[in-house]
Amino acid sequence: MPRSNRRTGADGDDPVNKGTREPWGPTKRLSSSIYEEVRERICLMRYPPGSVLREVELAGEFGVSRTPIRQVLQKLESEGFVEAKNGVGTIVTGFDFLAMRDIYELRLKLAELIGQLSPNPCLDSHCRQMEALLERARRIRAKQDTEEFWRINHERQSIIRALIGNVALRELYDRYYYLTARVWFQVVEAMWDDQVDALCTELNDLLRAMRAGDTQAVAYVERNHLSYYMALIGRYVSGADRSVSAMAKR
Amino acid sequence: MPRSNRRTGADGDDPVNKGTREPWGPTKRLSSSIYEEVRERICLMRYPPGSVLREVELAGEFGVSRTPIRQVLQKLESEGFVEAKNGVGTIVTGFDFLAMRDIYELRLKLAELIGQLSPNPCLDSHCRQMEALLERARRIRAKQDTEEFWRINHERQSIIRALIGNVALRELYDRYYYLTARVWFQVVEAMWDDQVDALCTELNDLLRAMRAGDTQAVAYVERNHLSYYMALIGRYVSGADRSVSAMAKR
DNA sequence: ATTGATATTGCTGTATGCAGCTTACGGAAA
DNA sequence: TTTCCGTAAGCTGCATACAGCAATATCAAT
Repeated sequence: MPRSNRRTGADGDDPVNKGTREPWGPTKRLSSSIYEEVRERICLMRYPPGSVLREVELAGEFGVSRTPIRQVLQKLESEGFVEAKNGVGTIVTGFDFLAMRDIYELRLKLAELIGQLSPNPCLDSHCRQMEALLERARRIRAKQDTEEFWRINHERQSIIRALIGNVALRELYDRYYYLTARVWFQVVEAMWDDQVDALCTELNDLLRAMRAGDTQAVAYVERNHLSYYMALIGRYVSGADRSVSAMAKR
Repeated sequence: MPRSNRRTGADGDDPVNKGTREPWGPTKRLSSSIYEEVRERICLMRYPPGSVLREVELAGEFGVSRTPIRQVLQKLESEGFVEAKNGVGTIVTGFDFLAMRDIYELRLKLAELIGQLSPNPCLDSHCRQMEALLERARRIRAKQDTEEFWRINHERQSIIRALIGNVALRELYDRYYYLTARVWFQVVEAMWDDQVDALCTELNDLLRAMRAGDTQAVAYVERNHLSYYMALIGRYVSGADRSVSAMAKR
């Protein structure tokens, strides 16, 4: 009975392979896909801060045992997304506002460094991608498609990442992007129109800088928009509680 | 028989609790101590690049099962110290010189940020610690006590860490310290006297800056010495192979 | 003697059982 | 009605058994 244990769970609605259906190679590290999926759920606030992630539950959903799930959760814990408590569960961290400000301040400086530490040149392909992105961004103003907003931002981040020559800096920039995504995401839902405008402006500025082939300019555009978001979040949060930790739903 | 399984292995020479013997609280996350121990062994080149870390071996040595060991190794892998290959083993990464240069360049910039992102004030206690450190550093010139050198540097790093107000920056600064420690450590063994002199100079400069209560000055001292080390490593490595990956022992 | 396929060994990746910890619920006493 | 305590349930942390993969050794064929 316990043989052929590979994916004995719910195969039909496996959320990892929905749509893409990658070949996965041989056994391409089972947990990495699950990791990205769970991280995205946290960033998109489908798992709001304070909610409990149960290992058996996730294991059943993804059709694997607890072991790869634990791997995922431990990685998420080391990156600061969740916190595992013995006997209780693995709890999605609520973002402390002060910690977020620290991260944003650091991100500002890191953004400046993009143009300083061996930046990669802006290629035409990048420009074309950015153009397509801008087009898509202009189209979502009417209908509040938060998922599409998220995807566009993902790709923007992906393009920027390609311009970062310093490997360490690239990794950092990505990591903090995901770490702060939640806070910013919450703001987006609160003020949709403004955020779409801001996104279009950002993409437009980026496009201009990239067409000029000036990676340093790209870096400063990023810096300035991060600064804008930081101020926005500061104003947004100061009205409500400083900490959104209590936003659990259980 | 399998009951009372808590630490049934080699209790006598448990390398984690040698010396310190912390109370450990209730069951304070078994793997964290093992993590630090293994990381230190990698940094001190007791596990040279290319050497294979076997899970059962480590499990036996620390008196636990493979599960916590795997936890440790996965964390080390995510930080770039090792690389797990299915069917082969977990291999200590050899430091790619280019990657190291990227990290050092980034560290230079991060060091500057120490003084800019809400630095903590230099307290008298810090100065006194630093004085003691300088005293110890002056005493090791005669006998080549590499371990003591390492401990002194650890504590220097610990003091600097306390001056970093930005939580995210503090974490980063620590992480990259350990990540680059190996390269630098190798240089130390090659040119002992010079390195002791450099360390004394660094501690002295730090002490002066701290006595002045100027955290920004501390930051710049750190930056400059990192720059010095970077140039040194560049010169040292350029003579030999650019990559020390092949330095395995199997 | 050399080369090719094959068996064997040892490792990591995964699944699962057990123990301890935490919390919640329910009943008894004040 | 309220408070307190004991018990039960559920979760994570750890141990262990199993399956798959990679490398090496072995043996046969040329």
